[in-house]
Amino acid sequence: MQPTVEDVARAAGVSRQTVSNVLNAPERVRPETRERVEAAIAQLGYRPNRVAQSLRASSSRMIGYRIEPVHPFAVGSIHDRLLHALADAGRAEDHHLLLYTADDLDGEIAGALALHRAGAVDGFVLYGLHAGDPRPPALLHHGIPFAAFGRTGHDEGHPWVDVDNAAGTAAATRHLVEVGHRRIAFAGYPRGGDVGERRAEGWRATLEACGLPPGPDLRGEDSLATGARLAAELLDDPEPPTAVVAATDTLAAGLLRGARDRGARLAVVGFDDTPTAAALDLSSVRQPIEAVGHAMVRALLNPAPPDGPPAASLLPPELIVRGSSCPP
Amino acid sequence: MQPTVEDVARAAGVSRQTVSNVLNAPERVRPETRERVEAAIAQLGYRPNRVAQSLRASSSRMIGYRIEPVHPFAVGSIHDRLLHALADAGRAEDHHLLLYTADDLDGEIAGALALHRAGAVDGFVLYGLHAGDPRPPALLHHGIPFAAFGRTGHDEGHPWVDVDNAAGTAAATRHLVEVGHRRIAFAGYPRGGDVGERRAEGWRATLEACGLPPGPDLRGEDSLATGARLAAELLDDPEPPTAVVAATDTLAAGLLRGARDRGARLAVVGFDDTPTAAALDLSSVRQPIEAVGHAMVRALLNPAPPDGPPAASLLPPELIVRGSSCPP
DNA sequence: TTGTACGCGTTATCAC
DNA sequence: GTGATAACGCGTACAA
Repeated sequence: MQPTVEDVARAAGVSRQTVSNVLNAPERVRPETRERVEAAIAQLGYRPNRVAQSLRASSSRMIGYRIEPVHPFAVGSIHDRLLHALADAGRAEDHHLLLYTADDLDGEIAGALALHRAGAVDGFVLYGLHAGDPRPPALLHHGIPFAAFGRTGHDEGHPWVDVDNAAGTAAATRHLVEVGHRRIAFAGYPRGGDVGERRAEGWRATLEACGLPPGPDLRGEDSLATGARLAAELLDDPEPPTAVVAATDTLAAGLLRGARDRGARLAVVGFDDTPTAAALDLSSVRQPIEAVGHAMVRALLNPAPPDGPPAASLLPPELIVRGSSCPP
Repeated sequence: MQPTVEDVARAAGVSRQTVSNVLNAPERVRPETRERVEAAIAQLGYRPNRVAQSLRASSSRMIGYRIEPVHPFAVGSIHDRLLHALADAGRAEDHHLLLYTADDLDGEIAGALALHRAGAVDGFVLYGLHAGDPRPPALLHHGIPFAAFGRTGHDEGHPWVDVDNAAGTAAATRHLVEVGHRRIAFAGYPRGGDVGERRAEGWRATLEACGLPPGPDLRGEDSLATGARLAAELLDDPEPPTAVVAATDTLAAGLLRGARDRGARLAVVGFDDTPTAAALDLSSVRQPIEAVGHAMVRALLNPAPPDGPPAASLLPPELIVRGSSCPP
């Protein structure tokens, strides 16, 4: 059994509450008494019981997070980076991450509701928001605090953090133009997803701003095979592009492979700067995931005043230049 | 504020304890009373407060886990699979995963001690045990329950789960022999690590059992670049091997690339069956990580009787055959 | 400055 | 079968 305040009090020859005061209001205790108590604490290895503290404060100091199953085709993911960043961000404010699983978004909502009702968590961090996402309205309706990564398009009611996707592909496109490319294509997700469209938009707008005609705008599912197929498609053109901006590192890796299979040169820039990008010497747009995690935890634990708007930040990504984006 | 037992009791016109009995010992309550209480519970959306339950039971129903920073060079990892498996395994026994961070193994031990002293977790799951690992003796010394993935060589005192690494490379080697290869090399971690040596041992023993001479046994750090370099080294041989057993998918991917760069054919089998393997059509040895996670949680939550040995299981991996291990 | 009393929400024990 | 009482460990208003 762990020692309690009572044990410490007995060992130090003071009352239970004096020990509590030493911990929570040290200035109220005479220095010599404090030292005696602190010695007893150290000697017994006493730590306040978090569960009792939680019950007393009706705050669990836990942040809930649903962990998704691993996506079997994505060659690299930022998910593990985010998880570490969240756990690390909580440390400074003495909060911990509580993981739970669910089969889908409705299960995630049901699980969040149950955990919150049971007092197991103070709030949640939501990953991968998208247009039409059912989670924000559901949690808002039940009055459950949360912070989100991504946006739905109706994000006024809760704190959120997002990365400026368009700025990322814009930087990639600008970089390719600067090293001399003039025909620059785009390879992305199927049309409709908001993240994908924003990445396409950054590419398109930058070409326009540079006075260059947009190259082909190809789409497909996020896999290596698709990337390779798109590369073949691009190179079949009588006047093929010399560079491609890809919406993910997975597609970018596929494009590199497709081009190499044809013995052709093709400059490629990926997105997410996964370990795969580093391994393949692939230039890539890096999301500031550590900052995202810290910003979400901060927004969740230090909510805005009731009359002000919730915290919201749009963070800039950073282009990591490697060998795959060389001049034509 | 969430409803409490008291609220339910008032709504159902019974005492607080009758409500508790309905939840924890239903057979003691007259059916009609029970129904009335259950209706009140449903109507109020009552859920027992986990924190109060924890305090009462002195069990937090939490499992602690230290999440490591992402290794920047490994192209695929089984870590995210394990995390999901652990969270999922806890669900069945109404336990949740509590994540924390630490800078190194000593920090992990200190954090575990603090969390356990504070009553925040009931026990821990340890990842990546190796010979000389300081964590098992430290936790045993403090009487902190834990289950481990991997072995140190002195594993009698605590529950552990491991994957039979030698059986994995043995299956890979046997498969390559069966499809017709006779000169089969090995590419692995630098000598010394126990996991790496077991994987090498499975390869060596199988060749011996088949009456074949062992091919070159090459080692290097776990990166794509190393794999490519080792491929070049192998193919420089006047009588080069036609196949390689690799200790990781990352090395295997590098070997494939190295061979392709030389325009040579080289059959390769990797280890871990990461998404990278699927993407590259790479045969690979798959660890049963989901089973590992479930076995660890089971062992942790249902400890062996004090007089019996702790639970221990050595799980078999499975060879996933794809295109990279075709006949010579 | 120190000690006393109470409540956070739950459940086990024990009378009735 | 049901209801009062106590206890888990802590923090805090209040009194001394």
